[in-house]
Amino acid sequence: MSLKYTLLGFLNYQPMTGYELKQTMDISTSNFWHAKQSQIYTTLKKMEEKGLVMSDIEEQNGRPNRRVYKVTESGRAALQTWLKKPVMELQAHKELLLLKLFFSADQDKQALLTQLNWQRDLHQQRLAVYQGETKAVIEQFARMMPGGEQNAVLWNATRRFGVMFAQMSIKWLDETIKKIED
Amino acid sequence: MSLKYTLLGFLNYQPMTGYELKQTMDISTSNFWHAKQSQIYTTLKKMEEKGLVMSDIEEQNGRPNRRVYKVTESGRAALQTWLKKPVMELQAHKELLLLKLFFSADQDKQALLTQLNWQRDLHQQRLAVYQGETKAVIEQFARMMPGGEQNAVLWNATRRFGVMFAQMSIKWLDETIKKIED
DNA sequence: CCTTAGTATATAAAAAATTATATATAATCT
DNA sequence: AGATTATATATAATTTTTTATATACTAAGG
Repeated sequence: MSLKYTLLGFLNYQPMTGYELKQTMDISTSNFWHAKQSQIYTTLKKMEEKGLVMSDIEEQNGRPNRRVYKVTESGRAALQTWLKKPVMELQAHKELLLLKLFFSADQDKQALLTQLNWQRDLHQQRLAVYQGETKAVIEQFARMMPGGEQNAVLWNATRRFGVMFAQMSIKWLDETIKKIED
Repeated sequence: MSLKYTLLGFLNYQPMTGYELKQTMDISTSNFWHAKQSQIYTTLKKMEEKGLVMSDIEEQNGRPNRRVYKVTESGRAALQTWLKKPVMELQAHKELLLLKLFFSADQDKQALLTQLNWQRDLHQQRLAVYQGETKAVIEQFARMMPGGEQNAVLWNATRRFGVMFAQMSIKWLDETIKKIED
């Protein structure tokens, strides 16, 4: 259950609403940790019950009120404990494309190739997004979540992983397309 | 919900028990699709209710009886429909290591490096497994799930993805370790 | 001016996945 | 000889995640 800690991690920088947490995840961790709006809301509620976070309601005119969450001392401690616990196993992954491929021996070759080319485009687009982001979004995010040099190194590393994964995927798709074509 | 189709895919080759399906997944799709024993059993049960599979009980002496599942015509049709539906989006991933790294600005540098090196070893070990497998396990699996040349190309592609992912991860870890060391 | 997208909130229901158990024999290790 | 691991089954409880809704204002586009 890592979403809990993700939320604690962000709230440790500054108090936020569920909505803001969703936006923040979408522009930062979504490549390696994502969640739906609804999951964030229900998780925050459970976290408040357990005393990891506290919320204050900010009255709004016209809009539904904002429920702003902040981390408690207990939450901060839980976050530290989690951060200190090393990851000792490889992460398991799910790759729908590979799963289908695995069972596609009798399928139409051309349909398969179209699909693989489509996936290649998607990875290419993602690469372009990484490049486009480099200035505007990153600096905006850095202002929202300050942390100095230390953070820059780690954040860049997670972005770099995204870039390398996309590049690797494109290379694999090119190889695979060629092999299927023969 | 792809586990359903994974099980149909395997049962399309030959009837099997939940236990055998788990073993088969572990030596074939586990790098891109995995499931726990319990999930396989409960999914099979639901699939039988929906008429996608049927089961016969084989009496055992001493052991609990074997419930052998086979795919029905309806199940075969569902599998084909699923296989024909192309994957149009990129797969979302979860990477616990990256998530922790992202929030680890204030953490002990040395502990972080130890963890990254540990992960490097795990990927290296997985690479070795891929190499070690090349003869014995693969041929055994090919006998269990026959399918000729067509299958060889696609199965090798999924294995190749595993190899390339491990290599990429090692490269990324080496880079990241170096950057953190400075 | 009307429609669509965006902001800002959520809740309910269903499905998927994990963790914890349970039983009982056979085989292997110490 | 005793303990552990593997084989061969599962079920129950819990947690996590997704899908489907719902409300209501604001801003922008056609």
